[in-house]
Amino acid sequence: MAAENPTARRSAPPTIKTLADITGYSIATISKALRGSPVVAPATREVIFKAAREAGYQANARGMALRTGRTCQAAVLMPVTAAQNYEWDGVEYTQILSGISQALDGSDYRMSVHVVRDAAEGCDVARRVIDQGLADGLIFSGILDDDPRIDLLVESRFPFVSLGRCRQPLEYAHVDIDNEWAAHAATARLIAGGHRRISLVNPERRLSYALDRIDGFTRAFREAGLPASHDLVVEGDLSTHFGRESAARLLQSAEPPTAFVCINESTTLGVLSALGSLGRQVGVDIDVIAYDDINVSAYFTPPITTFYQPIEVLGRTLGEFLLRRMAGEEPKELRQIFRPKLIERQPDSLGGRLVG
Amino acid sequence: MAAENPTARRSAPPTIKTLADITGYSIATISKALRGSPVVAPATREVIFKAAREAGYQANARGMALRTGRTCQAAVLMPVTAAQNYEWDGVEYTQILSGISQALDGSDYRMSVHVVRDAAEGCDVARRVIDQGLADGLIFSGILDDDPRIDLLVESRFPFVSLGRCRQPLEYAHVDIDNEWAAHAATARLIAGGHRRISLVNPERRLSYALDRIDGFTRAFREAGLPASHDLVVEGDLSTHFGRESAARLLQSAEPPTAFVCINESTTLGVLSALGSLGRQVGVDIDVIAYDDINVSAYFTPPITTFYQPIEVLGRTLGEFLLRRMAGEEPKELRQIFRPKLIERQPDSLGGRLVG
DNA sequence: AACGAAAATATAAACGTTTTTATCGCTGAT
DNA sequence: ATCAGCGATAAAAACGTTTATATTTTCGTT
Repeated sequence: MAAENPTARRSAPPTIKTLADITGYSIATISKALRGSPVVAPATREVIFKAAREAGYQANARGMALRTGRTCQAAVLMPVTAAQNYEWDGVEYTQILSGISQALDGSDYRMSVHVVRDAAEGCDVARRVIDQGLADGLIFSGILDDDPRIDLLVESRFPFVSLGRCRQPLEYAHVDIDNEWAAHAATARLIAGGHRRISLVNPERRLSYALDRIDGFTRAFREAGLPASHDLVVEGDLSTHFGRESAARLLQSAEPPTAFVCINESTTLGVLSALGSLGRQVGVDIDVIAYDDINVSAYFTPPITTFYQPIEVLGRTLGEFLLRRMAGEEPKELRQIFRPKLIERQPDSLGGRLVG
Repeated sequence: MAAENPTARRSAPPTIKTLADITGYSIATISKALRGSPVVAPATREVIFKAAREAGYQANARGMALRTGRTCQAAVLMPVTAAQNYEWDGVEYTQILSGISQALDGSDYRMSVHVVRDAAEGCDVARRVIDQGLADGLIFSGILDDDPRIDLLVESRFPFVSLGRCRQPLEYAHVDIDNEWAAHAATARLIAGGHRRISLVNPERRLSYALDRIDGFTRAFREAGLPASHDLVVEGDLSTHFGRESAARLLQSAEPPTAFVCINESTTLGVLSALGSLGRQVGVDIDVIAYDDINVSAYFTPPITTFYQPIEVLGRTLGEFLLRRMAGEEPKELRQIFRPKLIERQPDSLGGRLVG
């Protein structure tokens, strides 16, 4: 659509020098005017803006970047698991990127995505981003209990926002889900429904939020005055495969769980698959509560109860926070913990059906 | 880990000028040596490389970009659907990005991701990438039957690779799945199994591969000497919701399908959900063959037959092709059509069970 | 020994900005 | 009348490269 003036459109794109020639002002004045510097006379500014519009001027990012050191890039570290099994992991990252991108939309920042395969690589990339000035800010996730990236970035005063938080008392911008709360709520709901043997399908323990979830899980039992079924906590990568294997193993053990709390939909699908293979039916012989990444649990058969947090919102918040952080705002202000919404799709109560 | 020499590490990063001072050569010689120009004497090159290593020199991308116009960025257009319903769409893009990134890994190209919400925006972004020189190459997908982006990019001779192809006889680099073949194979398998009323759950018709799939679907019926069940072709966004609604509607119609061919796992999940709600069982009253994005159909209950193509491989090929294209290779060489692998998990035969 | 070609290196300009410093013209106070 | 002060603009330098052109060195020929 919107075709430009079709004549002479094949020449080099206009620079501030072009505008200088057109208007008769010097390039310094042009630059100042365009940047909104107060020293240039309002009338002059008018003229220059008009010329810029008419010439279709777009500031050359490279020239700016060279002079100022600003890249107008926001880097995002996107985790992917080792590639041998092409699975469902990381599926939610599309939504995160989409959210970040939405937040960045009005600004003149662009998003560059760096795929990282493990924590060490994440650290390397972060360092490179800082040292080489590849970006003006950084977003990353998969926070470890004691995450070296956070130390590194806090120390070098580089603007960043993390999805998730470490347990160190450091000041940094972050967005997170209230995992302790969610795990507690799910577990408490199942306990209230009569369950005593509850399995927690959890990520690896070095991840900070894995610990949060165990805390919530434990607290629910403690508050009910019951011993927590810690032997039913399984930890691993969050693949569908892991969910299935874990569930299958537990269900065939001597003291099997009567309910599962799953950390994401990938593992949930695996757990449901195991249940299916063993002929168990959700809502009949067993209950499952999931945390819902991408609004898909509603379509499982049967639909299951989930804690739902639209993940794009997290992404958008990450982006907004990063913009504000890059604009100089203090990290203290830039924290938000989301509580996912409970969506009840099953009674999740043991009832009388499975006693003993 | 790998800490640098801890002293004096807080000064400005070394530039070619630093190296010039150290070695005594001029910056021009330094530059040529580092770029591998044959005009510098081998001994000199040695010395300069050594100095560069010791100083921890890293070329400043901004300086290079300004001078050469090369950005060392590969832009990727990532489609996201309108955000009102946070659904499973686009889930496979994580894998594509991962694949592209893998391919780019050795090179000094980085990946910048631009989220686009529809075809028009995709076109705008593409134009901006070209005009503003935001990247040296472009990857995009969601190819329309007559895609303006392809015309634009071919005309401006900008290096790009598309995931999917349009039906115009243009010369451009692309990677695609053999959708005609896959749709044909799935349909033929069901026909061979005795099905006559087969539903094709398809994307919107303006997408090029939607037409390919209809072609394959039609061909299977034609080859069997049967009338194609065109009335059972449904078209829409590929959300889970769409899959469910379509299946529910068709199943309750006067002449319902006995089998579904689904275009991706998102819609498949929706179809299965509808079947579950209506009390139908896959492999018993109905058959479903899917195209498997992310290796998840194995976990459905029951597992269903799919055509599987590891999507990361597509991404890797896209990245490799783009590198070669940016290196000047002709688009003619850079085409690859993948045939997904059939994974049989059900007999998919109507048998005698539903006749009439 | 002198010359010219070839090889190796240096100089300088350029890419498009921003920013520091300089210039100019004006006003108003001395 | 002179000049400090100020507002507006211009000039020039700088960011870190690459590259076209120039210069120096080397070496083989005559």
